[in-house]
Amino acid sequence: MTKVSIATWNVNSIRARLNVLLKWLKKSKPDILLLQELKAQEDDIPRTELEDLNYNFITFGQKAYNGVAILSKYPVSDITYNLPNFNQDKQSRYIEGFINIDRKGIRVASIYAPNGNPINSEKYSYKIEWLKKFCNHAEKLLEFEEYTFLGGDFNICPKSLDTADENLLINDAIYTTGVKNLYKKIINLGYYDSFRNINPDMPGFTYWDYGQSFKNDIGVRIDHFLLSPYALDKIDKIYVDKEPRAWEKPSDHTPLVLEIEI
DNA sequence: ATGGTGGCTGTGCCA
Repeated sequence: MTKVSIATWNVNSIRARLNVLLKWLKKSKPDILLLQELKAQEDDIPRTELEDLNYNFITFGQKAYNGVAILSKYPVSDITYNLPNFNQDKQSRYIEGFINIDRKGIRVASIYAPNGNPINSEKYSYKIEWLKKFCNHAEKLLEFEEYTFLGGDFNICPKSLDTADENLLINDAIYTTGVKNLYKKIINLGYYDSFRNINPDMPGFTYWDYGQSFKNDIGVRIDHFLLSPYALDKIDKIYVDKEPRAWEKPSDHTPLVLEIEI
């Protein structure tokens, strides 16, 4: 049996967050970290600083916006950039790889779903289209019967427990019926919302807007780890690490951390 | 709480 820690974190710019990211990595030492919102093209991504901590760093950058990556102490193979059924997507929002751990392995994906605001816009219809394609791909992945960890910023607040006040989310694209139904659809394929599965009553916020929101704990749970049934069986612990949200120059998101034994 | 913040960009867009 091998203990493995896997985290997901929307860093809101890998360059602006480099020091915070390095500090958290040195303290928490996750084996795998799924990153979102790099906000940098490939040439502008700081690599050596992270590789010097003995991580493999698989990146899918984009100028100014989006961008996702996988940091892994273990070798990564079978890497996919973009959803395979949406490989013409111009926005870098999905990267998937197989992490080789001893003679076993797990499949992970780092996901940055579109925000989709305002509703009744092209950005909202793109979000719906993107989530539908993600749903179709997630269904395909289940056929492999692997340990699958789909982690990232889904930009979906699934239920009222996942927000400080659902009235703040009226007309927000993270909380529309259509978006929440797509989340349910993914769950109904056979995935588990691992945080909610293990903590049925804890809000588990992962995002607080800049300003006074963190101080007042006006947050939302929009970063998730969706797990295949095999993967769910392997969980030791899952928790939100709120510490780096309180540091200087923080991201507006904070890491969601999984500890497994395979 | 539809911007009071923050990041990247290029004189605005996105979250």
